Amino acid sequence: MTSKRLPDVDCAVAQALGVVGDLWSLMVLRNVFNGMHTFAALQDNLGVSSSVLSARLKTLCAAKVLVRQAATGDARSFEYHLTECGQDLYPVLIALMQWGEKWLPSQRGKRLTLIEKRSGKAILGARVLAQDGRVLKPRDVKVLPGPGIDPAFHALMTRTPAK
Amino acid sequence: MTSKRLPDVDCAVAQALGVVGDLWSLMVLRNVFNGMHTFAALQDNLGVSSSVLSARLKTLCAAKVLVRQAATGDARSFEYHLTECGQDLYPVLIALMQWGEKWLPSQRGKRLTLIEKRSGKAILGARVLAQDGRVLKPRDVKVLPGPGIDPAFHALMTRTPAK
DNA sequence: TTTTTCACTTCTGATTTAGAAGCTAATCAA
DNA sequence: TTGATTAGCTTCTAAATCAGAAGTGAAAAA
Repeated sequence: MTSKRLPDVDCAVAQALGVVGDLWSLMVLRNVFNGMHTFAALQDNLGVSSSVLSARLKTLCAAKVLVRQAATGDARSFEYHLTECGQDLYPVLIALMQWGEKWLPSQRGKRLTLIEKRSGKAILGARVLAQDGRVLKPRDVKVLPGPGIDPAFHALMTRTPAK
Repeated sequence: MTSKRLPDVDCAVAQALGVVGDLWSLMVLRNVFNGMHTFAALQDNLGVSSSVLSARLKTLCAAKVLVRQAATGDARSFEYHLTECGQDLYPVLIALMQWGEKWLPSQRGKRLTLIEKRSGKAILGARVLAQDGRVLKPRDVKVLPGPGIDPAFHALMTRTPAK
């Protein structure tokens, strides 16, 4: 299990973090997005111990973020691929990557550039959008409780006077 | 320190995760985005121990994601607010929230709805955009190494034949 | 046939973490 | 002005976690 110390508040962010809110899980996913699909390649690149990598891959497969499939050609070998669910994490990773590139830059310069294959031009990055495609900022957006809201969480959200 | 076991590869994602790649850091940020600014409110809501909350707030302030400022009225009390750097994490949180809502839903129904204040309509969510505003998928985007790329990482990226 | 490779699993010592309790100073309530 | 309460920590200890080494079994290369 990735974490036992999850807050028991039933919150979408907490649930998501229960699966990917772990340093190695996201590093693994980043590399799978970048075309690394085997255990050996991931271990070499990440420098993580095999026990931890094995555990993370198991967790990610159990959460249906990755699928493990036999590699063609070598019967010992397996490949880890993103499911639809895993592919949906793409904005999370891109957002993290761009934030790290902007606020925690390397002294040597830009580490990575994300370009659109078709045009060869740099992409804009991850943004929060309105239905009509406008880019939204934190203060443009309000959070409304839905039917599945945890009552305890809702109480605390509304208790603190918005400042 | 949030973590000593960071992979020493100089990678934007790893650097970012060094700051926010921790369950509690992101939960704290989520709540600060939602208008919780004091130690007590955060602790009540998250159910985290004070030692952990204290350490996380310290880390987040050290990383300039949050600023700690004296609250008006009570000399004991402090308020934690997002810096520009912290506000830039908005797409990360929205992306995580929507992923959790979609793939790890509550049995009771939708927990949260994000609406645009101005129109009152639901927002689309976090997306990866091209310069001209088109929404991009993982396969539309290519990662190019820049001048700051870690040679070890670059070697491993190109070693594995892209599949 | 022997050796190497792949993808693990198990073990152990060392590190890291979380939660309980305690602390100090400011504020409230009488 | 005394006692209780609140805010924000810090310290301590027990528990969880991790890296690294060693080992496993099956497949592939030599």
